Amino acid sequence: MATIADVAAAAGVSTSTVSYVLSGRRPISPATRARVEASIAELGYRPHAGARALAGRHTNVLALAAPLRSDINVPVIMQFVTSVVTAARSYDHDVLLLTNDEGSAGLERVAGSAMVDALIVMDIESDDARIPVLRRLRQPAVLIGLPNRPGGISCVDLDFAAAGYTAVAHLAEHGHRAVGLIGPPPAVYERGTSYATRFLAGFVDAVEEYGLASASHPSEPTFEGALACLNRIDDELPGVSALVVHNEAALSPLLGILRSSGRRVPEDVSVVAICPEDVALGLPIRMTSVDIPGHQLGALAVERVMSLLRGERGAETRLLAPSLAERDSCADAGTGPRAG
Amino acid sequence: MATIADVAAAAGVSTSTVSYVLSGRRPISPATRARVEASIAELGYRPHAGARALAGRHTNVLALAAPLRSDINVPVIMQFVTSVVTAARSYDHDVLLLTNDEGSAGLERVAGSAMVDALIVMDIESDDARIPVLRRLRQPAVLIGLPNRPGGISCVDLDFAAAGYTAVAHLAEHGHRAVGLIGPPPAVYERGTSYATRFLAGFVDAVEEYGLASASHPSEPTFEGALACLNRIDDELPGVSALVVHNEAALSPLLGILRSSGRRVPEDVSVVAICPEDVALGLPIRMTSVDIPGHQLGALAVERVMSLLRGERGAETRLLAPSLAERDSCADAGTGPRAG
DNA sequence: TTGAAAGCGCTACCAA
DNA sequence: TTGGTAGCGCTTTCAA
Repeated sequence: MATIADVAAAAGVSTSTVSYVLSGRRPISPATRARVEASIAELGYRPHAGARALAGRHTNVLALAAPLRSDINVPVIMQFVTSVVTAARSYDHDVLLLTNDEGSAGLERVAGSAMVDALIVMDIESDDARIPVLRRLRQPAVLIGLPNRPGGISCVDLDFAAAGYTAVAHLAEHGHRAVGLIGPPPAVYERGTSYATRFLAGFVDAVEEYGLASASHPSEPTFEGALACLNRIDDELPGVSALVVHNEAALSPLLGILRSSGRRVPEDVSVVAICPEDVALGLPIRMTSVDIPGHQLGALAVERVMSLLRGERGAETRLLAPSLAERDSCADAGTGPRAG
Repeated sequence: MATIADVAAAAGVSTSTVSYVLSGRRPISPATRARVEASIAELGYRPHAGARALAGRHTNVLALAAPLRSDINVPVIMQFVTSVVTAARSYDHDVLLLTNDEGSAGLERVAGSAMVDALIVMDIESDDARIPVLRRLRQPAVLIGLPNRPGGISCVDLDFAAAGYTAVAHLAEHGHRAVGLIGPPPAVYERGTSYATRFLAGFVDAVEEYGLASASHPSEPTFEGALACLNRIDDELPGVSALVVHNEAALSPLLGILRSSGRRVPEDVSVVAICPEDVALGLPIRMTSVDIPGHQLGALAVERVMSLLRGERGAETRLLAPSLAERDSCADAGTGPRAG
């Protein structure tokens, strides 16, 4: 492999000149620049990343800690990962992928060994054990999620409380008085995953504010899980006319269950989904939904990281307002036969 | 951050001794080792990755080029990514995630700048443009997939041709004489994605060998796509009694469509799915399926990489034999009413 | 069994 | 506008 010295020799300049044409950190005469660039191209020179990291004290690599359980929320996670990688590339950075299974150890490892310049951490729990370790690191971190006590670490997320509220409000304004929530899997709640609790809180707020009846249960991300969850809601809330589904994987099963039990959507049951837009559009019914803007959030997290890397401070946490798209899965209460 | 010199000083030894206790590349007396390890722990020392890469000529990082389109095959891709990261960690390696959108450029970049020791590339096309560039790299590469001409590069994949054959054979042996194939999205075929073509080839082989009638069409990964695809198959193949579905995202919609049009599975239509096991088990019907062993393939790819890194050569391509799990979505032809 | 020291390929400071 | 060069923190010879 060609080194900077080779390039310098070929161009008849010093290595520092080559370094400066590459970094643009000092003015270079057009003539010199041209010769250097020609040599670079000719030799197919690429700076050695390790040498750069050693001398320059940064790697142009970001760590992304993602929940790589293949069972849960797969499309949303994929969106985050995709958008983080894409956004990072647009800032000339690469992404080192960590699984959350490694927990704090992984973060400490890649930060401590200077493999990365900054970290983005997903799937934040309300009282996440990684936050204290993140604060101790030399590198800045951004959370996709919102813990109870961010402790000065930047957060980026959908405002899930507002999302829960919005979904219920929409239903209430359509005359529904009894609303069921099909939530994320039990494991998500048990881990204390922040978005689940926040969504539920917003849901409950709105239910109280509008004086509705409600029932909510977690659901395993399977057909049987969705069925069990729906049954429990039906038991507890006999007149239920609307469902909020905060569980992508339960969506398709749920629609199947409703149809085969003869409950039409939206005539007999209105359904609001909380999911990425493409999921909402890929179902048998175009779902009225509150979008989980995975792409936007990933990009936002990267932007925040970049500004921290530039040494800028600024608003610590940014919660995106939810937006509800009205489509075909909601109708006014009393539209169906059961309305009498 | 503590450096190796700090550790050496604290332990009263030379830096080379510290380096050797870390690498285990030469014998160290128990006493010295103990002192060094104590200093390491005390100082919280972590070797600087860049310095290591520069001096040691390897990074302990693998590149993984994955198709990060969020629209397609999401669960399988997730399985690959998850298992590659997990397996890599078990060999003390990290994973740098590349999107296939960057194409050859991304591979050349991370390899050329010595960011990675080896590359794993997914979503291989039959005549993949990245193969020639991979061959030129200093670092070894492993493909998850099978191009027409691997050119000496190691490949690891499910034997999709055998999978197609197996699915049809199973159906034929249950007496079905007219079999439809719901394939991957058109874009997958258009890109010349190798697994789609290979699967189709195996499907066709078996159809011919068993003297069956067949129809096959790609399907968009949506409800409407599945519906359109099924309609075309019904048109072309009026007596169709069995379906092979090589499209995860079409699976759930398809079952809904069949049910709501009054065709029972498996009594009226048998269905064989090609998908990961958890997908097959999360549907309303426990699907008879040919497993796509994403976890196994990812782990296998990493193992192959590691053996290449050790300088071993060996079998270049490894195709896993498909295994069909009989569950509840297939029955003998002539079971249903239409058998008359 | 251990130490000394020469690089590895850059960046950025100090000079010119 | 450019060059010289001292590190950056490690690994690995070469010696002892």
